[in-house]
Amino acid sequence: MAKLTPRDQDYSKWYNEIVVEADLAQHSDVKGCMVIKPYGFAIWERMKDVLDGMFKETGHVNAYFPLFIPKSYLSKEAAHVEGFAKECAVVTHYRLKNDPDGQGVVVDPDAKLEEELIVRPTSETIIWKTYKNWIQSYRDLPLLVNQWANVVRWEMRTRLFLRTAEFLWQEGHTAHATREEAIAEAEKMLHVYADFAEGWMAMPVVRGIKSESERFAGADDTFCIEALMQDGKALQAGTSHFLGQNFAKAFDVTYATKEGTQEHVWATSWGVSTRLMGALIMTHSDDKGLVLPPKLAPIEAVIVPIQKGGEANEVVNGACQKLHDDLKAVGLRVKLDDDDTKRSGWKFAEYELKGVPVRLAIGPRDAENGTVEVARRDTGEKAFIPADQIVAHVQGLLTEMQDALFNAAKDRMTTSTREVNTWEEFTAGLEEGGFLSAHWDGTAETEERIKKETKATIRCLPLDGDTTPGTCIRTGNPSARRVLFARAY
RNA sequence: CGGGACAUGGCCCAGUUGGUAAGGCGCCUGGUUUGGGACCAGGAGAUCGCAGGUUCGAGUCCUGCUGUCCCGACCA
Repeated sequence: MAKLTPRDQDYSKWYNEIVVEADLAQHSDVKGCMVIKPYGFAIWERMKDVLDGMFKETGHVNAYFPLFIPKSYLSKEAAHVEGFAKECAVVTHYRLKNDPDGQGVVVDPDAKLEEELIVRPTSETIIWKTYKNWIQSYRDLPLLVNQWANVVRWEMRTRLFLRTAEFLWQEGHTAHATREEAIAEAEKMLHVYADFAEGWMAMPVVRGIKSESERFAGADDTFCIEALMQDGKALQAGTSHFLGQNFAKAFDVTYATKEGTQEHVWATSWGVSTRLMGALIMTHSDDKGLVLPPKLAPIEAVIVPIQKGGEANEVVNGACQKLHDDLKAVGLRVKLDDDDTKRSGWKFAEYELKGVPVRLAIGPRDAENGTVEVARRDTGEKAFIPADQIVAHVQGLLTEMQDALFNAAKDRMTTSTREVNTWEEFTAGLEEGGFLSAHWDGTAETEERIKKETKATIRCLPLDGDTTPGTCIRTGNPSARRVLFARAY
């Protein structure tokens, strides 16, 4: 197993290598698409399970809508069309036939669809078309539905997890009687995402609102959580959209009020995707491999027996098995790796690469002394702990590591977030990376100009940001408040 | 979609003026080993990305295509 390229040498290369070497995912034979391998999928499943629970706690239910969307649906909402018309996979035929001139199959030209089907890039249109029939009365509201699905966006340049042509995500689609209620919903889900990112992924985020040009196509407002990766680049980790009445009007979804009038409903949609896997990797991992926050690690602790041959083997195996059973009994996700075809040194390196938070080793010496060697992944520290204290020790260690990872990432984000007041400070700050809090005159022209000149984009207008007026760093025009700039993934 | 590089067993890669593919990792068998990615011996595994062309002969030269990576454009 080759060593990973160090982060300070080539961060991008390090990322690509870690995804493959830690057995998270690989490129598939289909351009831009990935195979998520069992270990990577186990992490995604944990994220999914936790998020699904959070959605249900906030009153949402799951449903499933079709993969295919009739082409005409995508023409209904003007801004949505503009944003999504391109880069979609289109189904034009429904049958293959044997190639009359050779081997294999060809598309049967007689099987052309009357109306092409689009592989969903997002499901607003088909869901709102369906909601028209579900919503008649104020009694049907609010409608709080989520779906776990795959979507396809024909991206030109892809990277495993960060941007793939097909990806897994969840998309919540809600309908409300009032504007205020819909906005409250969009904000609520933003905070659910932020709580998940910080509490489970140990990844601090900035909560904010997108500028108009970065807004979702078809939304009146896009709320977002923005995270900062180790290389100083920002990553949009989740979005929650207030859709106004745009889709209700496009698909003619109205409800009867208590007073008997007909009103268009108000909408939100919100989503996070397998991109969170990329965020997780780039927030904590190091040159030895993945570092996982304990709460999301498929394996919280791994036990490695150290065999020296002879009769001691059985004693060691017995001690390891007991340790495994004790940890499992308190609900820990623990693995005993008693594969005797791999050496212990190989296993140590392997589990470090895979980011298992705690490694426990027992050899003949430990079996004799009644101790366990405990190594933590984040700091690499090792200690010998009496076997009768090990369960409590491991539980405490996992909690401590979860907090330590968050605090380290939080410190990094805090020190990498700086106020700049001049164009010189701004351009210099960009070279160092991180978030730059700066004044902007509020126009899309200036935003575009800054993006062209520096590749920096407005990540968001932070919800708790500085709202004292000032002057724009680029034009010197009046600015209502500071916004957060960064170069982003 | 533009500019560049690359494509050789599962993976990394050598291959000279064109002459029938070498090595490492991994895999299989046996043995010795085992407290930080073991060693020795033997073995299996390749229509050289695809399709044409030049040639007595193509991994090698030419054309087209496909894919991957890097730099742009794009990224809701």
